[in-house]
Amino acid sequence: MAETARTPVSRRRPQDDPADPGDRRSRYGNRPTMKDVAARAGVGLKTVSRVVNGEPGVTPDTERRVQEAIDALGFRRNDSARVLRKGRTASIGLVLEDLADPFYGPLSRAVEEVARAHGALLINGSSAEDPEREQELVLALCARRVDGLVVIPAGDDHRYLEPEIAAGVATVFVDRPPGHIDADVVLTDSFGGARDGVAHLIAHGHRRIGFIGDQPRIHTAIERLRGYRAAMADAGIEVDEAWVSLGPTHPERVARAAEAMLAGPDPVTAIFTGNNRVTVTVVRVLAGRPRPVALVGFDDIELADLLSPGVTVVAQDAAQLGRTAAERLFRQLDGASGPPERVELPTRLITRGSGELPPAR
Amino acid sequence: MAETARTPVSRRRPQDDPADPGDRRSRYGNRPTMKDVAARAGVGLKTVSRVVNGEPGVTPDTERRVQEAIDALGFRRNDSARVLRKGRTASIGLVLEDLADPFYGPLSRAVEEVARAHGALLINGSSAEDPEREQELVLALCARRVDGLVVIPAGDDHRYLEPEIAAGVATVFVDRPPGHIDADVVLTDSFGGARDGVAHLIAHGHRRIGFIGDQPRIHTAIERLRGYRAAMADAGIEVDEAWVSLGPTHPERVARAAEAMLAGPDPVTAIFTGNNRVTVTVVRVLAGRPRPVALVGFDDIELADLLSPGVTVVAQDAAQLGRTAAERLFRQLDGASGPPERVELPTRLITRGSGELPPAR
DNA sequence: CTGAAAGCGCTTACAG
DNA sequence: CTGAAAGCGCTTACAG
Repeated sequence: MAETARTPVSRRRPQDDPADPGDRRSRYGNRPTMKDVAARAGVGLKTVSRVVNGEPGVTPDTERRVQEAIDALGFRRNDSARVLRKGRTASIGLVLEDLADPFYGPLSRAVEEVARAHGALLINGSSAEDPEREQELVLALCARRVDGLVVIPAGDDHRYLEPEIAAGVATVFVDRPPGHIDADVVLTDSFGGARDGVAHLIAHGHRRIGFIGDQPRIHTAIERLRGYRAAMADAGIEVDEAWVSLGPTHPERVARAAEAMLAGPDPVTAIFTGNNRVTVTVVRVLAGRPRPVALVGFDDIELADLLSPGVTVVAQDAAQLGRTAAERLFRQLDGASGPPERVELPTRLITRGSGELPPAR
Repeated sequence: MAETARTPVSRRRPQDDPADPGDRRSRYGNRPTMKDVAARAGVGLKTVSRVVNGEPGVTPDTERRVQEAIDALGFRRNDSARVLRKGRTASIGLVLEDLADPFYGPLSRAVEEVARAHGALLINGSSAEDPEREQELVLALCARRVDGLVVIPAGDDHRYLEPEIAAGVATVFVDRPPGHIDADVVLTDSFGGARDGVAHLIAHGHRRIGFIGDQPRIHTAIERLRGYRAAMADAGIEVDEAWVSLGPTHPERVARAAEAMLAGPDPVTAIFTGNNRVTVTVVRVLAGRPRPVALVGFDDIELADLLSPGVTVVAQDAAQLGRTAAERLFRQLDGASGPPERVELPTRLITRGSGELPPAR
């Protein structure tokens, strides 16, 4: 990569070193190696290694000489080589759906903080909700020999991970369970959260309640729909299937679904939305309507309290989800044994007004 | 890491292979290597390498035998070893302020997409606005020998990067320029954006306009303040220093600053906020006040259009920022030469109501 | 306290 | 078309 050194910064490799063997042409833009440091300091390779890694058993004088050579050459240990010998890469992979989705920001950050506390770096990637891309990304991370994986699955068959897990790659799934394999998983109680949210609407007098959720192949979408149906059943309300809509969460589809439920002679008087993206779109749809429609959304959204009415939500703690998963991962790496566990985090109903609107007449 | 293989998944390494030399005890949970594949297929190491990498010059029959051995052993190439030999790691580092900040989500995703198009993985980390942590993270990435770095700097002195850049690590700074070194940088036109936003408030009759921004050691905070002063000067308005407040962007500090400007006999009639976090807090403060106060914020925020009034903003394109930076990075890696460049992306004023309020009497 | 040799799992450069 | 040898930059295991 020497050809990219387009800066005026001068090369650190001194030309005037008589100890310079002169036969090094590494690919790393001529970076000095431990061998170079050893030659310049007049010591063995292992002594340099000791100094670089702060191992004991080096006289202060020798250490000083080595340190001087390190500084003079601008040496920085190649962790990529170190990793090959040591076996652990001190890095973990995080595969999620979309780095740009605000739901995953706090989750990523939480995973990062735990990784940092364990001295590991985070390699991050988006599956874009594409099972093939998920697999491609996960296997690329395995090829890099990450110590562990935190995966928010897009696909529903993770048997491709079996050899990797057997080979020792610690793995924790988050937000959705893996398919066809047994592994640690950290979830939000989607069923319970949705049931509570819908029950809240029923308690405020609603009976014709719509549900708009994500695609049916996504676990959380199904679970939240189950929660919706359970709450309706508990109240003895028969669900008209015209009130239920699952599908992609892009604004056009969601807006169409909402409009459909609100049209006709017998429109819904309330809507339960299955995630943050759906909620945002439905809020927009409802803002353009004269008659108030009650709304409870799964996931909290920024500024929800400042809208009129404020948006009542079933909040999940994305950061806690990430933290819990990452901590389980490092517990696996620290040698914890036992069967895979399933952790379910509770949700929290936050009432702000939209969920407490009475049914329109 | 064999101790973490707690799943019922069976080991892929067959025990019945007579070609098995039996003396391999790798640290990678006994992962098969090319050597193992070669032994099983009865071919040389180089032939395995050819098949794995899709190189030409292998008879279909040999290829088939090798492929069978690969499948039987569950071999996956160790890219970590490959990297050591090849020189390029096909990974880039992205150091930003906070993965959880919604501003950085689209930026990260855009960098990731460009990296993906170039076959590279993304290693991601938050500096938490701490210069030491930024340096620690950047140098850890250099030790891993990432091919390049995209850095949103927290610190103001990046001379520590000189040896790395000289050694060939491609580097692009984003959102804020580096300190004391010359390198590619992609910025938003903070000065122009702020000037336009403040001029918009002046055009709507305001003269007593507050400015609440980030800490003064942050480049964008200073630039936006400069834009504010320029707009005021252009209109012949003398700035009362009580209208200006720079500091940390946590809600308490920002709310206090806003309250102070709005108190007293001669309060400001409009506020210009320096970034998304400041805007969110000021919207909250203003929502609790009887008299309308005009507001223009730097950075767009979700649902801004649904508040009453809608929040007028000076929007920057975070995704475009990330894309531009990553593309420059890969152009460097592809051997582009020339002096470092500074790219400045324009902002866009989006009027939604809050910025068009007249001064309160 | 110090260092030479072997090896991590690949690719490179070369010879058959 | 195929493969043995050397080497990437470190650490490990061992001997002085």
